[in-house]
Amino acid sequence: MTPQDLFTREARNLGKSARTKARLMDAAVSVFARDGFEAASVNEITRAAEVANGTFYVYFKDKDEIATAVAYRIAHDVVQQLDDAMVGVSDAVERVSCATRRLLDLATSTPQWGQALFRAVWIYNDLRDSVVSYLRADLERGVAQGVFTVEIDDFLISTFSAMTMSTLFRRLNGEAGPDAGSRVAQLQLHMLGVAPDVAKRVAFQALDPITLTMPVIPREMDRSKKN
Amino acid sequence: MTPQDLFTREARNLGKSARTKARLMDAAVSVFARDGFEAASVNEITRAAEVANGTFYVYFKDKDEIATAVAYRIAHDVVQQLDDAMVGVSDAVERVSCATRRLLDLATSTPQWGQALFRAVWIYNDLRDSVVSYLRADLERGVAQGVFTVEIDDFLISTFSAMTMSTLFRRLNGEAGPDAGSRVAQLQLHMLGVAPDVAKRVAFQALDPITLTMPVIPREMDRSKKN
DNA sequence: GAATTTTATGAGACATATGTCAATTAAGCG
DNA sequence: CGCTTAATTGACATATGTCTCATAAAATTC
Repeated sequence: MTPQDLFTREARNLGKSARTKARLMDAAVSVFARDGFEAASVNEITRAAEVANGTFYVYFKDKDEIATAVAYRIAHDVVQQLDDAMVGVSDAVERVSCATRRLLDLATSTPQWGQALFRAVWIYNDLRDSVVSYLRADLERGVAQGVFTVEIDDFLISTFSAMTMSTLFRRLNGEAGPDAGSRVAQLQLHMLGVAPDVAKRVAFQALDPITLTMPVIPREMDRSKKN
Repeated sequence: MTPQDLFTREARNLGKSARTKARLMDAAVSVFARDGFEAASVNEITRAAEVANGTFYVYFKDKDEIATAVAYRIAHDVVQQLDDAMVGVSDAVERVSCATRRLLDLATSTPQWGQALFRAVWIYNDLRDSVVSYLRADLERGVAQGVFTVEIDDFLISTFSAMTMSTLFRRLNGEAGPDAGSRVAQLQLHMLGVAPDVAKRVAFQALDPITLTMPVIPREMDRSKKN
């Protein structure tokens, strides 16, 4: 188990079947990241998870089912982390900038999850909606505060998200450096009608290095005979 | 042959092998559009082209080869059409807005080609570069004219393109209406630092309904015994 | 520690894709 | 038309993938 196997880590102290399921999900994440969703096969996933082919079908009906399970879990966790990182930020301009930058930091720090998230939002529309759910509120707050001068609707939100997602894509492919988050945030603020000097200041201001601990804490204490 | 089979139309008066190759390319375009590139199979393409499986391998080594051939031809034709539609536009703000809007009109008017173009620019980096080659020049011209206030570099160009491409995607999926081109152009101009009133005026001004004739004119006159 | 329940296995039936090639058909030409 | 060359065909060898199921192994219970 590598440190990136977050599902396995989380299920460490759970029953055997939960652990096997978690192994399969971690394996699926890395195979999807490596081969792409379409090209990935159940065989590859079971190979990576070091279980027999038949074991897969005990836990999932088919590739789609595991993909959905993985995608929703990742999206859920990312939204959670993002929420946590944003408590205490009240200014709309800062919130919008912060959300973009945090999302990119988070997804880049665990590239396989970033990949999975990226692919998932293309495929599952409702999932994309849930990831950007916070966004609409922040944008509307900005309009109310008079700092954003554009109309907030689905088109704007989609375009805004596309900017973030394309940056994530380039970041994961090494086509953009660590300042990509700030740069795209700055452009987004321009787009929303924020004055250039304010946009620059906010997008590039230092961000508390909040510990973005993806690994989830196990549910039970470690008082079994195991380990 | 449907009107969308543009390669076949172009090859109408060419030799038999050119026509068969064209049929395969048109078939590939529609199968890629319907099933996606990964899921598409050579069998499906030959079925759609109404030729035997073996015929495919006379003309192309494998699926990648036909995909590349199709992608480059489409990109080439689209760039050509775009160039033609832009002669006489000299103002940088107008050129940038016009390019986005024309590209969207063009790709939406031939959805299968739009799909193919969309997929192709994700996969083939050099192709994407060629499609946006004109863009850099126009952006730099705008900076020289003092109307764009951002630094022009690869990151900006990628982000700009992502906005156009995501709009194309939504347009092809019916998630955005006919004004999507103008709306995204407006947002792009905001992003570049153009004043809101100017951005709105330019992005929404009427565009000459230039006949964007995708079908290419046949090379020879139709004086063979055929037809 | 024997019985029972849970979990895991991998061989195999079936499906579909790729790429080759000898044989067949169509086209071009004097 | 008959001959030659170009184009097309589809069966086949090979590979890979999906999903099931009877059986084995492991865990749990009593």
